[in-house]
Amino acid sequence: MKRITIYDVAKEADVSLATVSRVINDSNVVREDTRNRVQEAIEKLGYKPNAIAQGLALSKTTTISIVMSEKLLSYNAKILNGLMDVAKIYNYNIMFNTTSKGISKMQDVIESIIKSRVDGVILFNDNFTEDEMDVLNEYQIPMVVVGSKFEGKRDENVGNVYVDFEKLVYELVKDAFARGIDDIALMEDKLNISMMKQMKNGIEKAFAEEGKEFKNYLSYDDAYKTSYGYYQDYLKENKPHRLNIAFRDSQAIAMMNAALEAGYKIPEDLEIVSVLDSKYLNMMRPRISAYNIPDYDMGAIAMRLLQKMLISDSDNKERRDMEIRYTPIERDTTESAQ
Amino acid sequence: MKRITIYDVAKEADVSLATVSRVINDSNVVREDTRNRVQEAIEKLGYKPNAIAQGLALSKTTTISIVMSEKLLSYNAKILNGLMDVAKIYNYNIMFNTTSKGISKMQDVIESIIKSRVDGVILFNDNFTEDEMDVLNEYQIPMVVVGSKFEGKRDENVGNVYVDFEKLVYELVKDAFARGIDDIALMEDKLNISMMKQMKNGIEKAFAEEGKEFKNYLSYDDAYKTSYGYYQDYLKENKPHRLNIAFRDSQAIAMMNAALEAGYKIPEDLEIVSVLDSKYLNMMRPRISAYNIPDYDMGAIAMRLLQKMLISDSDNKERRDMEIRYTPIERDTTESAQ
DNA sequence: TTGTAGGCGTTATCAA
DNA sequence: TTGATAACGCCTACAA
Repeated sequence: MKRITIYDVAKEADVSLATVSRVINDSNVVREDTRNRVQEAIEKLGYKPNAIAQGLALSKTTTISIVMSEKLLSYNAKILNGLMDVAKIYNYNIMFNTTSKGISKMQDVIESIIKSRVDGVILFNDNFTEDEMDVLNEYQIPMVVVGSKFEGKRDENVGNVYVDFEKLVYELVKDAFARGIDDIALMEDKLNISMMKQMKNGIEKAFAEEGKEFKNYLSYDDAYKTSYGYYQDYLKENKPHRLNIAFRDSQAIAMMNAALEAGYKIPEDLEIVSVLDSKYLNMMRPRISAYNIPDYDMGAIAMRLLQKMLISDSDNKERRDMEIRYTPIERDTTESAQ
Repeated sequence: MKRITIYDVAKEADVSLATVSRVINDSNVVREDTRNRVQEAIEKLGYKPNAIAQGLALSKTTTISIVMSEKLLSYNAKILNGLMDVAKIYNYNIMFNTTSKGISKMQDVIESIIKSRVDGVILFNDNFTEDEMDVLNEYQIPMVVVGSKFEGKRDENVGNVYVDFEKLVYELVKDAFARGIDDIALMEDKLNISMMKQMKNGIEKAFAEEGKEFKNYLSYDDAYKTSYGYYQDYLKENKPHRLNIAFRDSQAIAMMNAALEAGYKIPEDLEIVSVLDSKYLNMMRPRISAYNIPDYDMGAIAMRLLQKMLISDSDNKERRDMEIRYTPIERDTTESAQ
């Protein structure tokens, strides 16, 4: 089946290809009747412009690349939804690049991004090092980092849409202090390195302000296949801390199950809060407290920001950093207002 | 910053662009020393071939499109992982197209797929109608439908990698019969229409073989925002059925919570099984039985199949249908061997 | 309002 | 082994 081109349409409508191109691109210098004639030809032949050729001619692909870690896919589904919906509005195509330990390092992803000449990039945090960022920066390709605060160096063509996890945890801990609780633990999450670091900073800052030192970072090695197994063992040798902070739902659930099975009462003996919320936390019994973070919006905002960066001819440097607010969701595993 | 092209490299290395093209494409008719010279020039200038131009010249983009429903994103994460990993191996770029009710109907997605001239398509089932399939077929673009059995008409350039949900449920029900149980209910899932239909068929077939009729399809309207709310209300007027089948984890969990809270015992009063497994089912107490379905493999196999279809010059028609096996996972919500 | 022709960055076919 | 040169399909001055 021969792919039909702009030439075929031109011949069919008995005009030049320039005219066809004009009607495709809504140039309004085309006379009504010839426009109609061309439209008919297009319909009749079922012609669809070749985006590749357009891309070449315009040096502009109208596609943006989204890169994120494979492991985090299911957690970032809502952000992705926000990104995709807005991308749809602006008619962007989406190239999807995942990074995973063995198979595709960030290096390969960058290579592929450059080669495909995407117009912009959405980068999930926790996916790259500063070096890699530098490489991307060299190519002057607009990007926005989404998820958490990006703290590396950056020039003007990188934006950031983020939740301030440091502040979130800082406030949570301060609040606990106010309630007379300072036996606080933070469980490690190996999938979200930079978030983890920020949260740790938040706690440490809160502790430091009280002249105390934060020591209960629950870090475990890979011998433990699950945080459940780890925390089960942990409880054999230790009593649980009063307030336990986890980043993701499954870790919070793991802690809860282990503690419950070890005979502890929640929230009387220990409180648990997951930073990230998920519908499953609400399905647990007791229901696990968390934070409401508008994931979908975060994605939508990120894509919108990128779009602005793409159209603005790099003159007006508006806000390229947008903080997303969070709100506590009190459920059954915490005792009072967070 | 001027994008550097093959011309720049040619000038730098003092050869013609044809030669540069040859070393890029590993054509082995290039003399060793000129090859080196070109390589150096490439390194020095940081040249990266423009995939768009290549695509135009070759009428081949080396990119495949993955289309799936936004809502199902988090559920399909593992399949996606399988797809992406294998795509990485073959150096395919991935265009990601999501469908969602209001914003992007399948129609738009098809439009975009055609325009971007992708080499192939991976289609998640439950995303399209037969008509839409026809449109895609017209363009002769190789695709594989992944997830469940595709039952529409199809020509030779569409493959199918699937789980036979009809058989799965058929066997499950037969097994229940063998255990003397025939009070069986199936809960509707509005996100997975075609899967639902297949499962219903499976049950009905099993019932028919016993000369019975299946009546307990738990279908609820949109007035209920959650299946939990629905089942809570359901239990106010009805006793639970003996064996309850749900498709996804959250529905199974919802049933369990509602039943437990209504004072029923599991699995003594009612059994629950979720067809799709998830880590959360194992975190529930009691742990909910399900089926192990090798999602990652299914994705990997699908992408591999598509790759085969892409390289085979449509002469050797190997197997284009591959059934993925499932295995029951007995946990605490069912009483005996399924 | 329409058509002509050059250019976008590669690959591939011929010659040399 | 290398170099011209014509595609690939479209866009856009510039002319007509």
